[in-house]
Amino acid sequence: MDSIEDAIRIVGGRMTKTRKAIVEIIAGTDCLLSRADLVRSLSRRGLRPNRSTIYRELRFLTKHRFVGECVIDGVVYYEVQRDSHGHLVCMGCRGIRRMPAKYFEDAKRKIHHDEKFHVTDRSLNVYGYCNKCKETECV
Amino acid sequence: MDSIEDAIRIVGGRMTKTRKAIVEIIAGTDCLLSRADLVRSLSRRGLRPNRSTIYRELRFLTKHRFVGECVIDGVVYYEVQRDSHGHLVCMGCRGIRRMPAKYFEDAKRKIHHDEKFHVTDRSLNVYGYCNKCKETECV
DNA sequence: ATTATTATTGCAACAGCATTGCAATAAGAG
DNA sequence: CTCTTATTGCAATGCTGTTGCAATAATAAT
Repeated sequence: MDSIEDAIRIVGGRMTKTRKAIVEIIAGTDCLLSRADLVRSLSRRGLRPNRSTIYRELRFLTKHRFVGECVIDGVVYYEVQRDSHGHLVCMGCRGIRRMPAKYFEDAKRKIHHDEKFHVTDRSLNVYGYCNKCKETECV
Repeated sequence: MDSIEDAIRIVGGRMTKTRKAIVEIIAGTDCLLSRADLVRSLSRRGLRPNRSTIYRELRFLTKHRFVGECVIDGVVYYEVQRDSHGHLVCMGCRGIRRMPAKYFEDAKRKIHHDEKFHVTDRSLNVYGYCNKCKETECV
């Protein structure tokens, strides 16, 4: 977390209260955060920055690759890029889990061979039902 | 195509000139069609319906599952659901190809086993570079 | 510590896209 | 041909994200 602050200063950014809080919030969770989630978290800390500030801030952080963004069902989520991973999106409870990219290695190889297409790990999101929802939903 | 018209009548829909054309256009191509693509095609046929008509029409067709929709990079595309398939999205030329779902059978099985998550074929879109773009882009 | 520089903020205005209510129109049943 | 109502166009509205500008605040320079 400290290194992120250093990195931000290196690119000429200043550590404002809002930015510090946003970085802490995003880096401090394993979940994906939507803009709404973030605003809620900030609010809980007593911070209620202007809408444009939020947008500008998130653009700043993604532009410099301090956080990654990921669009699922039209909603933009933010997270720190730790490793190469995708997401499991449950169509029942709408929950989102991280998923190691390893599951797709074979598929990537086959697609590369058969389709002459080189798959990257970008937006590796798959939909389905988690164990809990599988019982209730008619799959 | 005739069966779609029948099916539309069964749910109480009427075959207007615009609806007929939209169904023909979407069913008559193998490509994914964005709303803009559709409007262009309609225009070429001399049809220039109001914006709200387009939106209502596409909502009608998707609601009744006559066409499927698929969001890629924020753009909504429409297509007839023929078989279970995903899409290969080239980050170089932005081209989109259909891809059989079979490539993911093993991954789905493994995820089901390891993560207790039942993956469906919904939005099975993967990003990468097609053969042509792989040469020019630095992957 | 004080001052100077400039990144950041809030505000208000704006733009683009999608939706809605309503009256007019037209498809299809009888 | 008439009647019912699905569909349409229009104008107004809402929602989301962006931009210009003056005020503010973080940091560097003194």
